[in-house]
Amino acid sequence: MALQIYNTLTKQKEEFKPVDPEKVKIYSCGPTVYDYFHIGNARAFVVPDILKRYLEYKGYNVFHVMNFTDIDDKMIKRANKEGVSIKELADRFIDAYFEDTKKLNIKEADVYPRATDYIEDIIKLLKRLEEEGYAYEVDGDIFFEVKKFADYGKLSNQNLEELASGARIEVNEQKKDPLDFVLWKRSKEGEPAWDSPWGPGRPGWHTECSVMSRHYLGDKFDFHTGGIDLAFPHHENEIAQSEAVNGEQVINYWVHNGYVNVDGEKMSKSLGNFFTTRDILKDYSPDVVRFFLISNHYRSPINFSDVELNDAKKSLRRLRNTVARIHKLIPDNKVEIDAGNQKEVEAIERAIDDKRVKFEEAMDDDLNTALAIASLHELAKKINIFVNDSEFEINKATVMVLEKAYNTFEELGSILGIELRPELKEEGNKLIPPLIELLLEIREEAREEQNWDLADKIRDELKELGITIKDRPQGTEWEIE
RNA sequence: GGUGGCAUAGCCAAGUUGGUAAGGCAGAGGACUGCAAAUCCUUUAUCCCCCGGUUCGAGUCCGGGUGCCACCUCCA
Repeated sequence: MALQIYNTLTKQKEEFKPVDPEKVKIYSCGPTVYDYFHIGNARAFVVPDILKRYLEYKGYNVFHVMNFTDIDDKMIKRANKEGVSIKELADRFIDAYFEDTKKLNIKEADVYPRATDYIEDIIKLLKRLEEEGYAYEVDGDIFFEVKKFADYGKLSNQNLEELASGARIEVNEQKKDPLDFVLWKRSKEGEPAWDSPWGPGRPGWHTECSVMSRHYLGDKFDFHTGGIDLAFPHHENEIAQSEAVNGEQVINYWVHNGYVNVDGEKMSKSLGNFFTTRDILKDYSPDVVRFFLISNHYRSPINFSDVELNDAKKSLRRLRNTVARIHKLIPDNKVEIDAGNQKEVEAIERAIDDKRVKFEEAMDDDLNTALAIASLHELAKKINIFVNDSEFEINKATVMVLEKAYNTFEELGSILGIELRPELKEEGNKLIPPLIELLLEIREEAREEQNWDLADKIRDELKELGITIKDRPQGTEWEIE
């Protein structure tokens, strides 16, 4: 099966056909590095990560570019406020970006170009646009003349009259048309500036993506990703710039993710209802946050709330429990016992194959991670029932099928970027485990003497310290957190 | 005003080309337990916002409503 992906440009799901089968090229709009990114931004980083992982699973080589916007109004404002240079500000939040995305298990892109490293190329692009009549200069500012680009509006499905009638943009007397957008801004007092044929200034927002994507990915490439709010005007303008000089379509598939909402409304900095990923990670583990982000379809809005985070946490825990259970059942040494009931083993083996197929079909259908996760839950249930059976025993056949299940969970989980295998916990302090064991021994003696007060006191107080006691038929287990 | 999207059980949510409602959370019942916790199993929508239509058959297509969200300004 081939991947079907929804293309904002055509407003329908399309079969993915790479420009170059040897290398799939993806460009993602990255962060403006003036602050920590919020959970809504995080979604825009996780979505291309899932796309990339799934393409790699299907055998493609992927080349992924993500930009850092390190010059714009917000950067200038923030740098001035903090009394640092733009460069210092950018460096700081780029470092933070890598720290946080690493926790979220987001694979690194192949390159992370910064806008300020491409000023010369941007100027070249603008000169060309000017030469070919798409851009005009007014007093040191350069504007793109939207009317000159016939296809303007094709991504967001707007025509110029309708855009103009609903426009809330402030009327700039210098523009020929209110819809024209700025390509180059003349510098004002105290603002960073680069020399250009039109005098000192800085690039407009949309130019960098046209220039940097072309630099790394060429005239024609596969995917461009970003949040749906970027479709207009950012991506629309990017298309106008790129195609005006290129003459034909540059990007085949536009992939836009939905928002993260708060109380049903879009999370945004201006509304002030945002939560930085960094803060959320203080309360929830990164894999839970990631699992939350992929537990709905990527184009649907998702609501950010403690209830939903906790649902995600429990849902993930359920999968992990089963995988850990399988892990414990598989013996370290080779099993010599011959198989007993072959029939049930075969049924499980079939179920593993079926659920993998279901998982792939879900991912093929526009990266339906919600459905893919459901197939993992279904498999987990089958395995639980299988090993719960009183007839279940460890033998060659059952070990083989458990290993297959274990590897399947590991592999499919890694497509989602979720580690399902039990962690090989490295305890901070080597003294802690033996101390807990000691307490448990004392508790066990108390229980034998039916001294429930003491036994429960140990259990309850360990619980207060974050250590959970589980009395299993095989003995007592414990777990930190 | 234009454009895009959404409306499915208490909550979150998937529903491929129409064929008789995935999965998770919570709840209920059960297994396990000294009691718990944790875990596992079972169970939970005569019905998919409303009205009309096409069809042997519609959550799924068509027409008309209602409600919500988003974009058209920086925004992932």
